[in-house]
Amino acid sequence: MYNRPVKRTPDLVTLLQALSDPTRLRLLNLLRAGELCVCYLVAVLGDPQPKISRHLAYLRRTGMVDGRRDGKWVHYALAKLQDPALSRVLDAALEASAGEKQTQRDRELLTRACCAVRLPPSLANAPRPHLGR
Amino acid sequence: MYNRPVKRTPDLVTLLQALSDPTRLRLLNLLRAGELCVCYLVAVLGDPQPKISRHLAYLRRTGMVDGRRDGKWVHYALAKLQDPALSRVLDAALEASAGEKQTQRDRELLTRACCAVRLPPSLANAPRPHLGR
DNA sequence: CATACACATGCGTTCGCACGAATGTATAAT
DNA sequence: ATTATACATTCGTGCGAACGCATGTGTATG
Repeated sequence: MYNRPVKRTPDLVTLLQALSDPTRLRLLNLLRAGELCVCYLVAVLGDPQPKISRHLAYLRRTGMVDGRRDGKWVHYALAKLQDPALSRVLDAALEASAGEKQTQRDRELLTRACCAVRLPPSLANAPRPHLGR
Repeated sequence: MYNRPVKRTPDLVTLLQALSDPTRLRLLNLLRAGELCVCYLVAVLGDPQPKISRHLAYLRRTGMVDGRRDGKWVHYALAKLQDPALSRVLDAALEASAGEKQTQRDRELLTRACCAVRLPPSLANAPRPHLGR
């Protein structure tokens, strides 16, 4: 299912295509903070859940994220790219994205969501993410 | 005409979209060698001239290349991106592209075209490029 | 002015992508 | 077993992007 269906590692054009979508950039940047379950991504981006799921599936197919089932929840994390040249492209893109307002607001929202005493219903029972970075 | 029509500097997504096309990646990588006129780009890529021209126009609109008229010929060169973060993305992408076979063949072809004693008719009268790098 | 050359652009088509809406699937709770 | 929750996938649609082909524009040359 969310275990690598076909594509192990992306080529350059595939990687760049994957990166050239605002939603996917936002998702990847949030995942830089550490492993996150879908419900948090949905909550932070504020987009419909199927939209998020489709973009996560896209990123899975290109080998850029890994999914892990944990009971009802599925956690996503950045995958380590094999090719160091592609890794540098990804890092540069995410670093550039980190300078944008939208991205910063997302990070802010995520931090607040994780530390909040009272969570919104959609997150109330979800396992709290361990923000690594 | 080939003087910046609208867009001065690209944003991240625009830059990534511009990069996520094989033809444009090949063009940009050739331009890393220095300023080139369209006829050389057409000769090396082997694609129809309108196709090359439209991709060059695309890159112009996004502020990634500059065009300069010189008699009948038009020379293109990489533009310097204002935002250093975007510059790093571009560099990383072109560096990754430099590792690919297609790119290396292109560079080889360009070098040979520039040093050849007898040039094909399409290049016979064109000003020889000064390969900087 | 006519012609030739280098390059750009308009037009019509095709194709892939992102989306909303609906539906499917897996797990847990009752 | 039924229901709820969390997430995935399918379907149909609209929109933009890339292409081939034809034509237009700008520049030199006769």
